[in-house]
Amino acid sequence: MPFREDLKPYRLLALEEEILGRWTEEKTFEATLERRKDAPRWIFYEGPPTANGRPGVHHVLARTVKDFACRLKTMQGRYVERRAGWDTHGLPVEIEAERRLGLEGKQAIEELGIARFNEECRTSVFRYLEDWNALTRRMGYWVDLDNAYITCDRDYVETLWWILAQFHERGLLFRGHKVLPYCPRCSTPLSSHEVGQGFKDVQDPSVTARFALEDGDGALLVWTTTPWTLPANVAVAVHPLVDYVQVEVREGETAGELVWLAKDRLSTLKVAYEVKKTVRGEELVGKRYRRLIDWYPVDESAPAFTVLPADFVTMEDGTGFVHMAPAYGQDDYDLGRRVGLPVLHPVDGTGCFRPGSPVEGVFVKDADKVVLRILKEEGKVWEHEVVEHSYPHCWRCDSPLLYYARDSWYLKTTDFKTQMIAHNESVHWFPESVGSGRFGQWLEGNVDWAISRDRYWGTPLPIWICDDARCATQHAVGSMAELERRAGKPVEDPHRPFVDELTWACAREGCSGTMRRTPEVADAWFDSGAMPFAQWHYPFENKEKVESELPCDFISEAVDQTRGWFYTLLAVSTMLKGKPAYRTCVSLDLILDGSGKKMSKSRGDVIDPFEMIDKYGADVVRWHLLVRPLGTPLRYEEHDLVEIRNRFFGTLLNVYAFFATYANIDGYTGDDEVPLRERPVFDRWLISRLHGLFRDVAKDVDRYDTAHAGQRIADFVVEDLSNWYVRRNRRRFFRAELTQDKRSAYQTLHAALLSTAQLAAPFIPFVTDTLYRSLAGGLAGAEPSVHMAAWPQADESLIDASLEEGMAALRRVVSLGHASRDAAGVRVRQPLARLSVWGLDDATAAFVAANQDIVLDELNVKTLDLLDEPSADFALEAALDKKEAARRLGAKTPAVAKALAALDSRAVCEMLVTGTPVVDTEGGGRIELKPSDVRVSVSCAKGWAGECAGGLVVTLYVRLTPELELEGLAREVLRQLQRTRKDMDLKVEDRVHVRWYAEGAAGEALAAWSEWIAKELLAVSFERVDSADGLSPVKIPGGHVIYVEITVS
RNA sequence: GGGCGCAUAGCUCAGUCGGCUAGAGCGCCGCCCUGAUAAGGCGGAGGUCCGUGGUUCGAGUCCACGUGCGCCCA
Repeated sequence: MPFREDLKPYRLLALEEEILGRWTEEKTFEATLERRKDAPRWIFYEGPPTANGRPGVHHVLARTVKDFACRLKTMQGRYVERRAGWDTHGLPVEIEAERRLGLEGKQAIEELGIARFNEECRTSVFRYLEDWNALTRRMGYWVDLDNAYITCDRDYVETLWWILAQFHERGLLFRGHKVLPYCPRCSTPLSSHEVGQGFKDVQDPSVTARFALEDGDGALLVWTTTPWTLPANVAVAVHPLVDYVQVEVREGETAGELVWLAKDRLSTLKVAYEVKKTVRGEELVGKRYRRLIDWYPVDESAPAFTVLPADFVTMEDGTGFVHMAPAYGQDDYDLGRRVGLPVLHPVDGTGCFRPGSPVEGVFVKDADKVVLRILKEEGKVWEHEVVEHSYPHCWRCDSPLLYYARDSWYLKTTDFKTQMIAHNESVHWFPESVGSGRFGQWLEGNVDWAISRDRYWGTPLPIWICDDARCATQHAVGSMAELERRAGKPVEDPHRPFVDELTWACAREGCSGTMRRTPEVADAWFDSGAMPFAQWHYPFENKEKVESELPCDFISEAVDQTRGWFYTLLAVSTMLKGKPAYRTCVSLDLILDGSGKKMSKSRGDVIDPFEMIDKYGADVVRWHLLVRPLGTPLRYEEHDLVEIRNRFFGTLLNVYAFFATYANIDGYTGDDEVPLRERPVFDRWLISRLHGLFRDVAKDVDRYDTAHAGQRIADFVVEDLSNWYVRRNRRRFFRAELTQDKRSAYQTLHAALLSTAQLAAPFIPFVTDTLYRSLAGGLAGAEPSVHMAAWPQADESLIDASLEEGMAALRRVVSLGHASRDAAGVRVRQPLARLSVWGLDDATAAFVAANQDIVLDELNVKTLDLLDEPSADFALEAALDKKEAARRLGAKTPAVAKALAALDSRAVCEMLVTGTPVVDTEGGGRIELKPSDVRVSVSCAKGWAGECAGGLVVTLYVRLTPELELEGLAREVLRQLQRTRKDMDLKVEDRVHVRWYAEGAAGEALAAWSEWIAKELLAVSFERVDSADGLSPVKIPGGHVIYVEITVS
């Protein structure tokens, strides 16, 4: 079966479409699973995206990484079940539905009806499902889309209910308060995302009030920019570790008054004073003060109205005493919860004060003035001014937002903090810093998870509460069946408003209340965090499967999921099962635009992944995303894709095309077997490099270091395989007969291409499968697809370090030879007589000597001299290579460097020859160095050109003889004739007849080298004629012209 | 305001345990090679390694402070 000859770089896109068709037709994905069905499992969790927007490149990144890992593990012999998932609930979905329905705010939603609204959510959440599916398929992400889990499905919701009921039973799900930004006009809390859009600079009153201490020892000065919150004050906070002072006023109306403030804030006092006492903040803790404003009743027993310690107190502004109103600030609220402060909340849902006070019915922002006026009248204001600061406003209606404590359900995650931290330490994070840094630090500051949302489209909290306030019995429903039994009705839809209508009589003795559902829905992060369980309808089904598969082996998402999915997965599994949820987490950084900014629709710099894939192909896009540090942000530049395509994909396919062309001419099939030890050294070298590659890439991918792994593969293909092996061995393929040497070459190149395809298959599944199918197609034991094959494993016995060292030295010689030619200005086509090399150690010298043909041919020289002794044709200078030496030399380094630089050439050579360089330093005595400590540069005698590096000196004798000049001209002629052949579009194997005519040196060269030229041209006849009549002129560089006629044989 | 991270050539980035000739690829310029190549080879121009201070014989690297940027959170 001949090898395909249509795998060309410019056909990449067509080839991808073709192999996609094959995968569908042959059900290749299913086949790879089937092949591994009895293998040990490798568990992968898919983080569910929301399909209510078009997918972007960042989604391609996450999907590429997941696909890479799953394909790799499959090839490495594991069974990797891959179930897709869709996230369906949550505020973003609701906002999109509001927009589509033209609604503004919750009131409008409720007027329309929750049923209609949720119906819109349910349909619009899959609005772009087709795009997602198309992208997934086109980019080659193998995942089971047909059987995807969907977070709003009845079974999924049932598991969520079961989990919540478990938590409720264990006392881990409870009602509390949460301080939220709230728009009083729209009567709704805003998400942090919405708040972020509406910051404005505004002027607000700031007031410093006197809080008189009950013990009569002066007053605390307390500063606030929200005077309206003062009626809700229940405590004052100090920083326990900073100094506070009591000062006596020395001037003005209040002379003699005692006030307290932080020592660091003394500079803000505008009156003359005398410091009376200095104490640490902690010494003030517990002191009681008189209520500033007592308009609303509250439990006044301690710790209310006392001084409390708090770390969040700063010395940036204010007085160092912070007024605590737990209803209106998160810090205040959290502190209050810890120490048991009452929550005083005298404001109603429209932002107006409740009855029973001088500010009754007044909107809070307007109450600032009233509160100030009354405090002034009562002599409680120390100072009053206006400050400008940035304050959040509602993005819809521009009202200033208020921070309100609202009823909220919590999961008691703080009880599991230690356990979550321990679990986190068991996770392999890539990059490591995310786990120990961002995530670890954040877990340390864990607060209870506020899990409820006052919204509509979400998993309804399955908590029913007795509506008789005296009873208020709570009951959590753990299954659909239970709900149906209690309510006596079928559960048609586990969403609002249907479940809201299901009620039953309170079962408590003597209570005549009705059990009604609490109106909130769950945070959508809970939905996805519970996916290990809910995706399999645990525990109603798949009980053992779910338990045995937890924790999974691998997850990967963008780093913005740290506090999202990465956290909720961990929290749910820790609370429910006492286990972590994942063993490995690959956290991906963002994709930025070319100027390093986050892509934004408004700037119009959003990259469309479909466009990129249509233009460059999915493999190129995947390689670009994968072969770079995953944990750093990517600046997306299109020209990077061009480079990848040209350099890596172009080279790989062209090496293949070269192989296929000649293999097909020779009828080589790939099942030949020349034993490795009988193959030429070049072949053994390539095989050694190949296995070294397997070994190194395996180490990289174990750490999910796709950057280094991919770089190694590309370097192998471009440098070792193409630029060295194929370039230097081309002629072996050109020979007419199929000798053992030629068979070795085919076999070696075939093996390298085939296993490179296998190695790279998880990265670039399309082109590698195409290559594999062509290369392996005729072999016994071949798989139908590369993705069913095994991932290559290194055979250490085939790695020959000394052979690789020898070849590396040889390549250094060649490189220095090229540099020497360049320095002398002699083109490579001009043969030269001699190349001298000095400075190789015995082993590499022997290798180079044995393989001198490679050097001679590559550099087009006649003889190679490997010198034992330095020649008089070059001179050396020495310098210290500090990198190695300095660690041993320490402070002597500069003196040694100076001494070394002063050595003459003879001394340098001697030093290198003896192998133990010794220098006399000023003041430092004789110092012994290693050969590798010394760096040498070279200058050459006349007639020679040379370069040196790494202790190696290469010199080239550049004087020409007439014979050499004639040969150079002959090569020039051949080159032009080969070009003519190519211009005629002849096939490489076509035989030709040549008639030629030339005068002068060109004629001489042609005549002298005619046999060789004829052979190279595949000329079956090569006839000199007497005139140029009927022949075409061909220009030869150097001013010559020859005349030829080439005809196909 | 807090946490994490980043800052090196025109661009994208390496730079390990501290070692003054600071690298690679792309782009640019010159030369060379080419019957697999959308390639390749040799060289050149291009650097206040963000700033300041410190540790050290020696700092792109370690420490401190500052500046700018990104992300997350408040």
